[in-house]
This record gives sequence, C-alpha cells and structure tokens, in this order.
Amino acid sequence: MIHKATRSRRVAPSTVRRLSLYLGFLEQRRQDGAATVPSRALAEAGGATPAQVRKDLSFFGSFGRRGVGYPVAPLAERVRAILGLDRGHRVVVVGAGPLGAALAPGAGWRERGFEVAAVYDLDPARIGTAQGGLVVRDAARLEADLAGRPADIGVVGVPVEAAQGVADRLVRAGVRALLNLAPVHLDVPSGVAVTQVNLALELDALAFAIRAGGRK
Amino acid sequence: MIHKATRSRRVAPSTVRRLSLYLGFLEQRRQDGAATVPSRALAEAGGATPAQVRKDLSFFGSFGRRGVGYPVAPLAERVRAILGLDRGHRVVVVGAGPLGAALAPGAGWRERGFEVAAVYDLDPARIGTAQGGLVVRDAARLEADLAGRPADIGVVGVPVEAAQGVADRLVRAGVRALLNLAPVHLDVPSGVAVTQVNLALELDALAFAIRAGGRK
DNA sequence: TATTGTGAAGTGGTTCACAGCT
DNA sequence: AGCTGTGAACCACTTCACAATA
Repeated sequence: MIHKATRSRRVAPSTVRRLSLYLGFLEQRRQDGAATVPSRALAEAGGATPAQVRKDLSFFGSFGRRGVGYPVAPLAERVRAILGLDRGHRVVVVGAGPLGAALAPGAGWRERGFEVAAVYDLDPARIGTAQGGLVVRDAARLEADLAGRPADIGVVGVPVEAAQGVADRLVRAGVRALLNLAPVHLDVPSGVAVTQVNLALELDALAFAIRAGGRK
Repeated sequence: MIHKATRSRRVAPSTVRRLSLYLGFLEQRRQDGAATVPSRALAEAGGATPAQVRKDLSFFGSFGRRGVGYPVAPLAERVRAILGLDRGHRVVVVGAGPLGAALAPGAGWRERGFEVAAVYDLDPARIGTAQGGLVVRDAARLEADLAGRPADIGVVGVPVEAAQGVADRLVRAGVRALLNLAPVHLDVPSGVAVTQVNLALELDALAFAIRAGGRK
C-alpha cells in the first residue's frame, strides 16, 4: 500500500494554526466594516511576517489584489471553508473537570461551527451535575450514545491515568479527531487527528525561557 | 564532558516541549521503582523517536550508559534542572473564567514548582468570590501587589478585547513570562516569553484535519 | 548483544527578493 | 508607487547510520 494520502503538497501544521488566527482577525475587521486588509495587518494578528501570510494564503489560491490587499469578507469566507468550519462539527467532552468546563456549551463554540453535544464523566460525583446547560452523563453510556449519533471530535478531559483509555474508547466509537487536555502523549491510530493542550507543559516551557533568557 | 555553557547553541522549542513530556514519564517510572529506561521508552512517552530523544538529551550532556539506558532518578533531576523547575516560580492569574480556573491553586502546580500566588479579575461580579482557596482580587490592585512581591509568570485569562491590555500591564509590572489563554496573538517586548493555549485554534486545527484527511 | 552519542544527510518550513498587477 | 504571488535560498529540526561502550 503505497498511498501517501493526498497527492497535493501537504499543508504545514503551522500554516493551519496561523489561518485560525487570521480568521479571528478578519472577523474582527469585518465588524469594523473594513473592505480590505494588507498582508502586513494579518501578519501582526498571526504573529507572522507579511511574506509568511502571503505564502500561507497563496497555497490555497490567489485571494488578494496586487497593490490593494485582501478583501476582508470574501477572504474570511474562504479561510473558513479551508479550515472546514463551513460545516458543523459534533463534539463530545469526556471529563467535566476545570479544563473540560472551558469546552462546555455556551462559550461561543457554536458560532464557530462546533456543537458540544454531550459532556461525560467517569466520576460518579460529577455525573448528573449541570455543565453549561447540559447534564453530565455517565461515561459508561459513551458507546451507546455515539452508536446512535456519531461525533466528529472527542475531548479527553480526564486525569492522566484515564486519558489513553478514554481516547481508545472515543476512537473505537468513531470520532475522527481528539482534543487532548491531559498532560500525556496519546497514542492513536493513523487517520485520527490529535491536538494537545497541556498547561503543565506550557508552564514548563515558560520556566525554561525564564531560566535561559535570564541574561539581559 | 566539555559540553556545558561554553557553546550556547539555541535549544529548539520543540526540544523543550518534549523534555517536559519526558519528565512526566520519568516521574511515573520513578514511582514504579524502575532504575533505568531506554530512549525507546522515553520516545513513546514524548511522541518522538529514540534518536530524537538521544539528540534532545545529548544537547545538555551525556546522561545515559551505552548498552543500558538512562538512569531514571538522576535523569529526572537533570531534566528538572534544565527546565528550571528546581526553583519556585510565582504565578499570578488574571481572569477567573473557566480557563483561568484550571490554573487555580490546588491542581498540583505547587508540586511542579509553580506557586499560584493570586487570582485577579476585571469583572466586579467575580471579585471577592473564591477560586481554589484564594479570593479573587480586583485587577486594579495588580500593579500595587506586584510592586511589593513581583511574580515570574502572568496568566492572561481575560476575554480577547482585554487580553493585550492585561498583557501590557503584567509586563510593565515585571513578569518575565506570559501564559496566554485568550484566542489572540499577544505582542510583547523581546525578553518576555509567551506561550499560547488557544482552544478555538486547536478545534480549528482538528476541523481542518478531518476535512483534509477524511479517509478512514 | 544492547543501547547511547553524534556527525552527516535529509526534510520541510521560513525568509528573501523581485516579477507582475493595480 | 503599493502590494501580492512565488521560485529560490536559507535555515532549523529530524532522521540516519554507525562508532563507542557496557
């Protein structure tokens, strides 16, 4: 099996991340009623350089006009489509802890195309409590629920020890992507996407930066 | 071992992030009583390859024994020192929202060397409420408090519109590193470290991955 | 035999610089 | 003149391959 997935050049993960930031900026400018923006402005919003912005966008097509800039509304629509935000995504959250709570419904995910369909927990003390308008369900029901209505994205918000197990269950239940909030690396079959949000790791990185950059 | 600060090539950010994952694994193995671990095991824990692990570690010195592996406890100590976790770090959190709450004291940060000294908020409705054993303080007091006891790390957990302003204030008050929980890029003077935790961006990345690699 | 440490080669993302439109 | 689009140069991180060592 010599299939390398998409024949077309692969998109750099860093490009995708910047597109998300560009989109946030574009929507803000759209509110302001701006008609066009130069790559320089997008660069500032995305923590990149103007050349980087142009490279990122040119990968998907020519959206700007030379001498003018990029049209705000059409570009926002295009970026939204590129990221796949033009269709809705069903999200299930497992783990109603502090981080999981940030993913609870009502935080504005819906406007961006993410529907938080259910929140589960392993801890009996949490099951049945309210979480952003939803009642926390017993994680034991996960498989049965998802068999009826599959989800696209699973959020792993349980403690480290339980994280890999929950990930395995979510993958078996058919989710195609995982957002991992536990401070461990998750092993998943190829074909399932994972992104990590690891607060401990970020703090460690800051501690290192302070240590290393201690000279002035 | 003429390998120390003599030649200060820069450390790759990705190396630092993996070191944090290696450390988590080492501490777990130490609990289990393991004496040594091969690079293969560390690689699995860090989502890397054995060669990558050896490169990462060899950057800082020779900690392993050929034919045997790496001694668990000494390596854990070394990595902790490399990351700068052997000294305490004072952390102040601004924004007692859902994400900020995940940083509240009690989540085990102290064991890793991070002391959450205070939690602030701009919203009068939140000021005075309890957050993980601390009373949420008025963000207006930030400068006065930090003048007395400076903090090393500031957490920006306020809404997007307020994020840059809070970042500026934290930097002016002397923090050397920022953990940004708001979904925007922060502009800070060079010399101040920033790491982003952006849930919206991670979900966008997953949406893109599903769209692009939708094959199963 | 097992596993580390590391120069060398490889890969892929970023920056440059300028041609091409407006 | 101003700004985009893009091949090419550049640079940084990763992987390879093997000598060194237990």
